Amino acid sequence: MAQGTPGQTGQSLLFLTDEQLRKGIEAMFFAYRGFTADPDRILSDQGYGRAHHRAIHFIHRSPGTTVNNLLSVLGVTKQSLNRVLRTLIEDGLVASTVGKRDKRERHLTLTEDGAALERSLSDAQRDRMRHAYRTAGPEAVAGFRQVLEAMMDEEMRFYYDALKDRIDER
Amino acid sequence: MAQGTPGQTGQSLLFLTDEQLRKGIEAMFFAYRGFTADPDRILSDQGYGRAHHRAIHFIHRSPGTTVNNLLSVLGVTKQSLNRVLRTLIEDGLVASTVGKRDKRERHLTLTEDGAALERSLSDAQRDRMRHAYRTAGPEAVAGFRQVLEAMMDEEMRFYYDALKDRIDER
DNA sequence: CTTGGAATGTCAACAAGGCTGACGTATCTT
DNA sequence: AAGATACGTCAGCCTTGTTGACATTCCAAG
Repeated sequence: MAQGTPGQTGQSLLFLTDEQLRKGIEAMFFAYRGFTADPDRILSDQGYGRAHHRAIHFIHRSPGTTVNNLLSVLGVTKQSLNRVLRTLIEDGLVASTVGKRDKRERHLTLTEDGAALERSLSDAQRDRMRHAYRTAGPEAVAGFRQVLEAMMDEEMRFYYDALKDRIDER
Repeated sequence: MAQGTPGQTGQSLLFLTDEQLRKGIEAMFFAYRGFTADPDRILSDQGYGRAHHRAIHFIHRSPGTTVNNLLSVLGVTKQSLNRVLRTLIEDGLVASTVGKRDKRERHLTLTEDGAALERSLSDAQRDRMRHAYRTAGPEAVAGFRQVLEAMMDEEMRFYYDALKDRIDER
């Protein structure tokens, strides 16, 4: 496994075999499946899907966010998002309020019920993440985050870094 | 960042805040998007989708695998897989040969053309993975893999560990 | 003030790719 | 001969992505 010129310390593993890379690729594939499995199960019981989960997650993260903001973060078309949003609003999980400053905008927040669903979803997902973190150990966690961050598109790292895009003056 | 009772070395970071976990969750979300972006682009030009990519990947990994094997690895129904497989066979990217020992089975392999497409897809994906690995460094890579492996379902780790399920006696 | 363009959000229709259910056929296995 | 297994296919449904068309609102130039 250890090979290549032993000179450069940090560089010695720049020798990445296709096999190592393939293993990383498959790790992503299988892990992502596990990652989404629990929320998927919870949601399918209620007639929702992964798209609803994503919307709920990011509305929870940034209460009062606008549809356009959400669009950028999720990377889908507004029509696609709208369908999901409409059912969430109809079902009373999300509240949409017309912007005070700019009446074209809609500000999105979770209702009580929406927050409750969000909690059950993120509890499940956090449990799995916590389990993985504890199994792998703290140093592994740091590496995990570093690699994932390096794997994102630049554009997405922007949203990833921006913890909140809350808008306080409606 | 360093906190908790300093006694237990490996245990000191068992204190995982919801914020840390949420950050990990979003890292998975955004990174997976980047991870699939390049192949998606290549494929959409040719009228294929992510489902085709997955089939091609695992046929390449395990040449001669059977339909049933593929079904288990991919975790979809045979009707769903069949739709994808049919177009790949019609387009001459995948070859399906009747099993020698068991004539009910079909053994799947990539044709020349299929292998060429596979190469262009995995080149793109490996480039991104390589970039992430190099940016993050060798220690981060080990951690990355450890966390992902701990995040999989048991059942999936079985397929992940099984490098090949090649069947040599057709 | 008005008017035209830009931003925002909604409605309609279509496609990909999941799913279930039902069946047919060939081929083991007992 | 009978039942189980592997594979393919038809039909129909759902979620979630897409494009196109359109209504509303805002803002800035005339």
